[in-house]
Amino acid sequence: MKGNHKTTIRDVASKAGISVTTVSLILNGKGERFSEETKEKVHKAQTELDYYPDYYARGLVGQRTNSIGVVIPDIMNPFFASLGLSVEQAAIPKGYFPQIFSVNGFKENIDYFIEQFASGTQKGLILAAPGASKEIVDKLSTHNNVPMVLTDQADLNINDDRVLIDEEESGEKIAEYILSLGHKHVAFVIPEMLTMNLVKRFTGYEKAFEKYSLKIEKELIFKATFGPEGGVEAAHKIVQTNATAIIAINDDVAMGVYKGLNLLNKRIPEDYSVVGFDDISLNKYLTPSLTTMAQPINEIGEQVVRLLINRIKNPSSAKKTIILNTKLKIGDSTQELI
Amino acid sequence: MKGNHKTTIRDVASKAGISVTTVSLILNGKGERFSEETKEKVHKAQTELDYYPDYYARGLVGQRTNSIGVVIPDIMNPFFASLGLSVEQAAIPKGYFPQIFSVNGFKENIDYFIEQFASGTQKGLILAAPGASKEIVDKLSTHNNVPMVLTDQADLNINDDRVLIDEEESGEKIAEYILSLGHKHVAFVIPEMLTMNLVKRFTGYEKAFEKYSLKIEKELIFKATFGPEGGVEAAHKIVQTNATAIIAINDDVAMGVYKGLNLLNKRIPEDYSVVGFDDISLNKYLTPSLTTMAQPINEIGEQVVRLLINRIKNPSSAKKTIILNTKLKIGDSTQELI
DNA sequence: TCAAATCAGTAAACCGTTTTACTAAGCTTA
DNA sequence: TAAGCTTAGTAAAACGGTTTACTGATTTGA
Repeated sequence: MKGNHKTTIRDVASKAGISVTTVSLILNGKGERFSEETKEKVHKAQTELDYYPDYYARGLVGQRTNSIGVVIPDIMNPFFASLGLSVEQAAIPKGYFPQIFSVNGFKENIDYFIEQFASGTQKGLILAAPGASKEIVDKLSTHNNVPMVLTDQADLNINDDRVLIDEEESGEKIAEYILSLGHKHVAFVIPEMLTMNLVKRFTGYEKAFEKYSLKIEKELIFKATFGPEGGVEAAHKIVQTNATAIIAINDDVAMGVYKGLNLLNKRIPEDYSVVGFDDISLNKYLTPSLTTMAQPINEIGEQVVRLLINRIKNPSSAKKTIILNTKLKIGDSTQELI
Repeated sequence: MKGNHKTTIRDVASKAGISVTTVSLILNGKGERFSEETKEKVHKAQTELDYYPDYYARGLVGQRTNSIGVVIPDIMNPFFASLGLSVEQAAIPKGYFPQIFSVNGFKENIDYFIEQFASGTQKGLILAAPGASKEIVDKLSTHNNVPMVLTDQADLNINDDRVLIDEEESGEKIAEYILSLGHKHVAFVIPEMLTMNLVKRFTGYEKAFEKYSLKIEKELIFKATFGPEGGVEAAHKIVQTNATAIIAINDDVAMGVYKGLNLLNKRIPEDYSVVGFDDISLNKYLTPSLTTMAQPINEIGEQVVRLLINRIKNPSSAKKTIILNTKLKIGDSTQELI
């Protein structure tokens, strides 16, 4: 590139002594019909000039970028970071490049995403941000027709492609496990605001209690901020109750519970049995290892991508909901009540 | 949007009974000169048609998108996730939107990034991926003139804007702290391949040992994969040596060391003093709290963004290197050798 | 009072690709 | 040998904005 002039396809064409059309065709692998000699000339000119087609020009005319957006609520939450990674692993081999948008509580972010998506940047959208989703979904589905797949939410009204886990059953199973160990006074650490999927999960917890002819004790429900700091806080309150087990809404929170109990010189599982949800990879590095309900995160990534690509290629096909199985993973953080 | 026709600026213009130029100017906030009435008409037409300017068209002509790329090596590493967040927090208020690209060991990713950046998608680039950087930097700086800021690397040959910490001094200080506690046999957990910044850090370690007239013992250097799994592995080997302290290359690895020692029923700090590097936020939730060298992550984010914006606005200004201070953070994972 | 300046608005060029529809030359084939 | 088909390549029209340079009407100023 000489001076300030950006290298364009025209430069390549003139350097190769050939028309712009031909260059474009060859560079896009649609030039079977051209002679080997011509192709050679084009490729040579391209490398010599180090030419890269302009992203915007190409997007403008071709209407086909290969980037898909992944909206997650918080990049610091290992579950979502890991979901982002699993989407990446599923999408790249199929020729799509995920772009991760972390909302992180930024109002500006949501506006920006909407603008991006509405203005056609992404070929498709994966929404894993339960909070922000409604706004985005409303805005986008009414006007633009961006292909979308939802995950980690359970609002049944939404008629869209979705990859979910059975929240209720999962909640039930893990609570049941705790109860099967003989615990009767179980503390819960849940966020201030329950998103739809969490409401279901909670219903599951309740069902388990019913099975054991028990009731969840209102005064053992602790609302705390999502994330480990909430767990620490909650632990301080829990030790003042008669609880013997703690169900944290996710592993991230459970990690905070660990810390809180440690600070207060309580032992896990001797003093308190603790369970989480998600099975984030960090789990492996906790001591004692955490009993949790494992989400099939890689499979979620795969299915989400599969659904999205299908929707992109086949816009009018029927919407699908895929429910994946969770799995109880028993660690050393739980023990029978003595 | 009726039928399949995408709503364009021309639709808005004709609906408002006004020229395209006027609409564009007004929508871009450059329409002071127009009457309130006209502005009103434009905005009304815009909302009624739910018009969003096409991202590509705009990018093509304006050459000014407001998105900046942030390349990190691994989204699952809390330090980099957190760096991404801090960049976001610094950039958004200034009207820039960071897009995080996690390399995650994907060769395809690097190619894709280069293509993206070379084709002008991003207005600027923040490179925090020591490994991938060289390739990207080489490719981009020779040909395209993408404004770039580097961080988390210390290759002095690169003539670019950089935000660094003094790796050598930081390494020296933390090693010195360990030695000041009386430890003489210190194990190191470092990655297989040392990037430039880590080489410097290691030099710092050595300097501290020299001060104490000691030498780093070769057989106490353990090479392991980056990330917690490496820490676990290393711990298993370390317990078979006479080491009494462990210096992990970062907190992520230190977390693995914790787990490994726990598995082997070793106590921290009674049996082993352990230190890390970075001060990731997860640290707060480890027990015992980790002694580490804190990187000023928020400040790094701020400075990186400041430098980048300056470079974008002022392309020919002199390149700057900013060195930020780290801080020794003493936790409960270290104690005097008895 | 008339030239100059301001005002409100617009036509048209341009950004760098892709793609459609065309052409001219050479080759079949009957 | 002429009509038709390939072959190898191209000209020009999009795509949907932004921006420059212009215009005609009104106001100002001396």
